Amino acid sequence: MPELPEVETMIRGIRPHARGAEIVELRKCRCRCKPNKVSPHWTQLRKRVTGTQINEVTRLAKRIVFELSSGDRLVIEPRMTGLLLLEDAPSKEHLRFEWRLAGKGGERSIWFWDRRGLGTMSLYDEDEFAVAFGPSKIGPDALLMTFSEWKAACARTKRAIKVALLDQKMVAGIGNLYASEILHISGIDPRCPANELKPAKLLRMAKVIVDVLETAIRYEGSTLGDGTYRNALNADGGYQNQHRVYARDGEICLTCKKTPIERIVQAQRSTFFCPRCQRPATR
DNA sequence: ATTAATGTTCAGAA
DNA sequence: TTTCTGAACATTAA
Repeated sequence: MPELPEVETMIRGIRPHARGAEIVELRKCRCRCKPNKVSPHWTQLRKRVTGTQINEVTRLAKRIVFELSSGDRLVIEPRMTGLLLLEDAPSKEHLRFEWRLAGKGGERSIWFWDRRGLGTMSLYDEDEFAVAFGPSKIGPDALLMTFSEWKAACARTKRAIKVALLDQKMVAGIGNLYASEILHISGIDPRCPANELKPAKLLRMAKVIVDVLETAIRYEGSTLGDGTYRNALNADGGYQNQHRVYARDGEICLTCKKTPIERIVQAQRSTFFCPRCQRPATR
């Protein structure tokens, strides 16, 4: 599910081993699944990547970026079930790619594991990268967004605030799980039109966004029931134990201790909220 | 045995 | 222009 905290956890785990290392080989693991989407074509991508150094590993919203010594950037999009790992893996059969690296500490591999196979890998030169992820394509990172950017973005749309939160052009990095958590802690009804939220609510929400995501990073992300998400060492995250509404429908709200959490569907995705604690627009 | 649901993104239609 | 729908894929629960 990698959302911002999970991807941040991945790059923190990978970085010390990848930074400064040379990509000796990039190979496809042999698994029976349909191959992940790669661009440009595999042979070309592999050729351009092999022999370069990884200067830095960074996070771009929910994507991982390898900044290469060639100036190219290799962008990995985990989508629903993708993971970067240093060792092990939840299962052998969904290993997709291996980078064999040579660094100061000797040889080491990084693996891309992806059960559903919706993840992608793309290589961009500097110009292509700037175009693909320019401001018209992706909004400010959720951890760096200013309040005025947030206020302006909300004023611009009448979509439900939950749906708007998932729009990566509004704010980049928040996904379905953290959207529900953020709205609960902010005390906002997920169905409320974004442009009807009063400035005080928006300010509160802007603070909660950063607070929830930073806290989740400290816990190394959320590992859900199916155990798909793991950190770089194939261990569980811990933030799932802090969830107040996500996947808790039918259970009593932890905040008011009275009302059961409800599940509704918005934009074909589940939203979880407490109808008592999360009220519409007011104030 | 079907069907619906699962963390994301994007093309194409309304 | 903005917003909505469905598809990409594999697996599990109902």
